[in-house]
Amino acid sequence: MLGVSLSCKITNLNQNLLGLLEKCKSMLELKQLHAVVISFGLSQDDPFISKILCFSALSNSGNINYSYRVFSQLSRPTIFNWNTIIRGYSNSKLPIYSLSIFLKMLRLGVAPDYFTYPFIVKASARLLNQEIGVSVHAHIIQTGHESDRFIQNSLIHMYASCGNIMWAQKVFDSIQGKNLVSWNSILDGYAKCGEMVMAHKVFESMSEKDVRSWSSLIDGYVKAGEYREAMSVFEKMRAVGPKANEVTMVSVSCACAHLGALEKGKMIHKYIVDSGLLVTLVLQTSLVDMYAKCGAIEEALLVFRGVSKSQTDVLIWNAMIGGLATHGLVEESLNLFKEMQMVGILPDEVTYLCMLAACAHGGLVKEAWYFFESLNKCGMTPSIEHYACMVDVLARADQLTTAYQFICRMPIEPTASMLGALFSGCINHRNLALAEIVGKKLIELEPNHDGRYIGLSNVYAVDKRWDDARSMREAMERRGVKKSPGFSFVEISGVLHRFIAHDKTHPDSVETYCMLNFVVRQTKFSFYKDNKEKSLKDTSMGDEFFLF
DNA sequence: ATTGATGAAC
Repeated sequence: MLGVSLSCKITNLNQNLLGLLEKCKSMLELKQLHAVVISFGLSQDDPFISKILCFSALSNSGNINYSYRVFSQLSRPTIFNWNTIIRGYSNSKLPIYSLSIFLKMLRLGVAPDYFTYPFIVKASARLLNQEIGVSVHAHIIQTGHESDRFIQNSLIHMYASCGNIMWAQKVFDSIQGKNLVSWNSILDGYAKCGEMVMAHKVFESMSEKDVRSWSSLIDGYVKAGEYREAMSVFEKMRAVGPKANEVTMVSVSCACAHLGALEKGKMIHKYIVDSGLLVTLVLQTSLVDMYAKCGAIEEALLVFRGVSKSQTDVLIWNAMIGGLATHGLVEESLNLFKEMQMVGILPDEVTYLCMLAACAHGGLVKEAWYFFESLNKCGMTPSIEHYACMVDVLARADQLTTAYQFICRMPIEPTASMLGALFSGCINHRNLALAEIVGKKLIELEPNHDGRYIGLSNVYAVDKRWDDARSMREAMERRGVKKSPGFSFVEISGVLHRFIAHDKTHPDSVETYCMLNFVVRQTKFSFYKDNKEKSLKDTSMGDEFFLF
């Protein structure tokens, strides 16, 4: 009698535990349930452990390392358990672990099944390591799994991710009975590799298209820098395609950001809200960036402040901090950096780059050194961009010799853009001797860059070295370097207007120049007021620029 | 239980 009721209770307990595990939301809850499982002395190989493994390996709020610790306690893990852990790591930050666990599995003589392979192919894709991918592919052929459509589709993605679109196409061609995923994978592959003509061709030849097909095409155009094309595909999608999702909108808002199309961007934002799309952190980040790049820093802040702090990550902070920095809102940018650390988000290399950019705008040399050293202290290696930013800070602050020495002491070769920053510094601060050294080096580095010749020629002109000035322009002509016009874009009421320097073809050209002259005069006026120690003659050098 | 997509700086 007692035995019956006990076993009855245990059955109930089992049922309840399973139910609770199904509903589990966080690692905290999971650990509590795990503790119950252990304290009741339930068998290791029971269904609870599998559930615990699944949640901690696969859930968004899971913890793959916890999962692995549980897994490693199992005396006889099932193929399902192996697959769970391999799948978990393939989605993690360390997909290489999928492969080491896979190898361990092989060593122990456990045979992988057709569920295992898509996960390890995905892991190789995420590692962007074709060599590993090829070995995995070879193993798939050896074990006779090469006609599995799931595996083939993941192989297309793997080869395309590694930049080998030819092999991706080969796998695609070999598939008997291609499905939508196969088509989307090859389409996305071409888009990823920047082959938009092919991507478009694939897209057109598809009999069935879903939101991913459209999104891949749009994103491909965005990644290829063809933002207008991306926008027009999106318009077409709205007219004749499926409903866009949050992934589509990330690409579309990115296109708006690069076009500086604020009105369109606002419409996109409205569309997102109106259509009740899931507003993910990724989407919020791209909206912050879009508003910042379109000059609407207040709107960017509004989106940013709408995200609850506990939901944020380093990317959205970087987008906001970087946006403030490029708007010259240096103080705000520094404050946000402090706030970010108070919230407990660790800055990364990009954060420091944003901070250095802020310092460059604010002329904050001391702070820049502080950030540059923090970067090293936190165990990060400064990249070429960090060095370039530092040079920019020093050059703008008239610490030209320090900047020059900084470049000489760098452990890496200076880039042309870095020397370019120093060069502009030399010109702006009238260090003509250093300008000449740097300018010559720049022409050596980039013999086809028109601006370098013109810049150096202008330097000589200021120094009244007319012969040298002329010889620069002659050298430029001799080498067939063409002066390429720079474009400016202005968006008014959703219409994009393009301008070239000295352009008089626009219908509102007269009014535009009128306004421009007014702005230039105002700027100069306030500049002279701030720089009384500098002579008017000196600062008028800007006028001589680009008259060439 | 499986495959295909998205965000930050230059």
